[in-house]
Amino acid sequence: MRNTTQRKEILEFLRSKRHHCSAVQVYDAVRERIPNISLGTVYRNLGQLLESGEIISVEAVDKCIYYDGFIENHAHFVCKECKEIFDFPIEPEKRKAINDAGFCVDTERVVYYGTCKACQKN
Amino acid sequence: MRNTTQRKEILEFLRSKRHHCSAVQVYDAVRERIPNISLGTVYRNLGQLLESGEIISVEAVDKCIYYDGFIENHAHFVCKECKEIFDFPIEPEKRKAINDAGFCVDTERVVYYGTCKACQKN
DNA sequence: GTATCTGCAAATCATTTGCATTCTG
DNA sequence: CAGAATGCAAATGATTTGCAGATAC
Repeated sequence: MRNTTQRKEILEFLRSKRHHCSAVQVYDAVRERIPNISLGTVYRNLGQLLESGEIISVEAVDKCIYYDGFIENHAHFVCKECKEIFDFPIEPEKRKAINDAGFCVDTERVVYYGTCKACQKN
Repeated sequence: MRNTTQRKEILEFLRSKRHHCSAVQVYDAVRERIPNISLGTVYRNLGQLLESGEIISVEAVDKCIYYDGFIENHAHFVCKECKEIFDFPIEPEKRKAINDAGFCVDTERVVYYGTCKACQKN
């Protein structure tokens, strides 16, 4: 995997950003520094970064995938109203039961859906 | 929500099936009993059944959504090799921390990715 | 130098939607 | 009957891909 300008910018952006971003949001942000980067390149790099574990993804909240440069194992809470994604810790011991059953877990994703504090007021 | 033949067949199929199915798999199965059902109708009904909570979904395992008629709260384990989806129990107490933080959780999805027993042998 | 990556544009594919018609309550 | 659901076909929109030129190592 080559260390291209495009990949560096994409990774740096995702790591600097507190919130989870769609591919297009990444594209728009990175385009400010590499004006002629293409969306195809963004997708290809997101795919490689996912595979190498440098980023993670939150899948199909609305219709698209959200990418996250914060890769500590954590759960996501998605507000049904505003779609905002909040982070929460998860207990890694949960994997144990599955490993004991003979499966080999290498990643887990936990997503809670509900209503965040702000939206409960409306 | 009207109780149409199409909706009954779709729900019955998902409840009878042990495995999680894509919209097209549901379509193919239901088409054996309602030959001229359309894929649009399948999608519309899956959306309504999801909303009413009669089915649940496992999102974006490859590219599409999988639907599940078994709606007891459970975790999914997805094999990275064969993509098969296995069910596991989850502990509802996990929601407590999030509820304590002022969020209102009404659904949770837990997805583990890894390698199943069969694929570990290859 | 060469394999990998890029930009571009076209293709793919799951899902959604508009509309005229049919069916459920 | 009236509102909701259907079938069909076309539209949408996120993601992928083929290709020729550019770049990292």
